[in-house]
Amino acid sequence: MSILRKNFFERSTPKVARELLGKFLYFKLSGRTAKFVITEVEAYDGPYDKASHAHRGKTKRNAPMFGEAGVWYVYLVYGMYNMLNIVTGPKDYPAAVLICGIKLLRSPTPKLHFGSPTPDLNGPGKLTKFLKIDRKFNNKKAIPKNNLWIEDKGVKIKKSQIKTSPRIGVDYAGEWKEKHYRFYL
DNA sequence: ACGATGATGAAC
DNA sequence: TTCATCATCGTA
Repeated sequence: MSILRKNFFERSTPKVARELLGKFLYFKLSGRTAKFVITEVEAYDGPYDKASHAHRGKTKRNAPMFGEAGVWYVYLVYGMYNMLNIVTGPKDYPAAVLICGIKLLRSPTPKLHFGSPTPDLNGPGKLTKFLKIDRKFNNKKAIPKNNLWIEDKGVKIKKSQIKTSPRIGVDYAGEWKEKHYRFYL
């Protein structure tokens, strides 16, 4: 058993983000389970990160970021895209990792038509639209019971496979926009 | 380069 | 109660 739990997520956010690459996202739909590999993530780390929702303090929306690690934080941007994040760091330290890219490895049902056999879902808005992940998952633990969780299958990712860059769409974040908090394979 | 589309948070 | 803004994406 290799389900990633609180102890994995309750650490330095950039470290967790980097280590999430090559881990597996599972999504259960009507009894069947789809498996994806995580290919792109972004770290949003702490109260001083100007790109983070937590920068202006705790609000109703960002409250999950201040809670226990290993819990989903899902919110709507631009009126149409749900963003899927996993909460990181200690309780009361607001941080999360945005899941930006995944690749489908196994389809949940033959019936459920995913278009391409192994679609590359590159973009945080695309993957949630594809999976129909919305705020029903907000503030829910990442465990099988909730139909959305992450596993470590022991696949080793070499450092040379990991690229970094500034985060996307946060040009307003001053000096924080330069930080290499985006990690991708 | 821009519009779609609606929740959010700050100001009034 | 109003208003600008927004961790995006598809079309042009």
